[in-house]
Amino acid sequence: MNVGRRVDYAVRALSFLAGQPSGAVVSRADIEKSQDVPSFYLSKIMKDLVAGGLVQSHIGSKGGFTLAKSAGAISIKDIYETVERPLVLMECLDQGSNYCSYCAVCTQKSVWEEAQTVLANFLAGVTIADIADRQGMKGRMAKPAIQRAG
Amino acid sequence: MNVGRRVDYAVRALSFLAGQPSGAVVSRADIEKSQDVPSFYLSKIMKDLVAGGLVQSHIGSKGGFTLAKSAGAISIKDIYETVERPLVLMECLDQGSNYCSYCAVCTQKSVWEEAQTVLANFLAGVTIADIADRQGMKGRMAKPAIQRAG
DNA sequence: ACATAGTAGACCTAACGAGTCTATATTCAA
DNA sequence: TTGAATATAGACTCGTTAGGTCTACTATGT
Repeated sequence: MNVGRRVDYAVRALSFLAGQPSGAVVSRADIEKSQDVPSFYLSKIMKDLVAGGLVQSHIGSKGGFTLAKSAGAISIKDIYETVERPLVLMECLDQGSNYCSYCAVCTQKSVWEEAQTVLANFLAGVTIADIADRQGMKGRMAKPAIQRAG
Repeated sequence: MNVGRRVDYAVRALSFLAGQPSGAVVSRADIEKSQDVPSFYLSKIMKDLVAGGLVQSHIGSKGGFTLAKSAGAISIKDIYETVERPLVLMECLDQGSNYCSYCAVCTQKSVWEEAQTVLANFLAGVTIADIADRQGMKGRMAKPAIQRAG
């Protein structure tokens, strides 16, 4: 029931990318340094992010990463599911009778189903843009209105 | 971000106890059998439930367990926190700078905080009574009209 | 050509979840 | 008083996962 470092790091990386000038390519190592992520660890996470279509990679010298879509189109739920797993609160919601033979008559299943929906809806409503905006504000001592390619 | 078997088993056990005639004492083995919980596994869970004040134990021959409070006063959140851990979505919400040195200026912290609140509120609003009622209804092939505390 | 990236994957370790079992203390009832 | 039945406490195993580290390989800009 808790969110691990992978998601934390992914959110940081994405927010950092969102805060770059439009078109700027940032390397793995730069993100790691600026966001205090252990060396090399981001390589696996970025791979997932690329595979999930949230980030675009640029191989080769002067390569690195950019966002593959606008920050406002990347929700926390997207990120979680991309770098971790589908947002499922209890396995039975995914695996049904494979997980528990009483699935058909289970009386708590719907509780978890609803809880999951509530959580997923919330997380789907928060985007990297929301987080990056706040980051910008804190960073520059609150100059509002950050523009970004969208 | 998912809920393990302990919570599942605890909910089953509690619902089962809630469905007993008032005052009936049920043994660990009986609960395990009726609820399809692996032998002996419940002993540790019930211990937590007793320690948490959700269940009352009766040692000795003809001993067993009864609910320590009314089913309507036992929420899913209570159960989760009793048999697993405090409901915390991200460690930084609990450990602050111990977990992440950027805690003070973190821009995603509040997102998890809100998500956690949303989830906790929902889970605090569902009780064993809600689940046991439905169980009874299913058992008795009864009427639609599911009630839930909201 | 070559330095500089990402890509893919191996590898390690500690912790955790799930499950099993046993020794002990306690209590009921014959 | 004795013995069976019960919770309690904790040891123990085993497989999986999270978190982290590193290296060989491939692609590419200059």
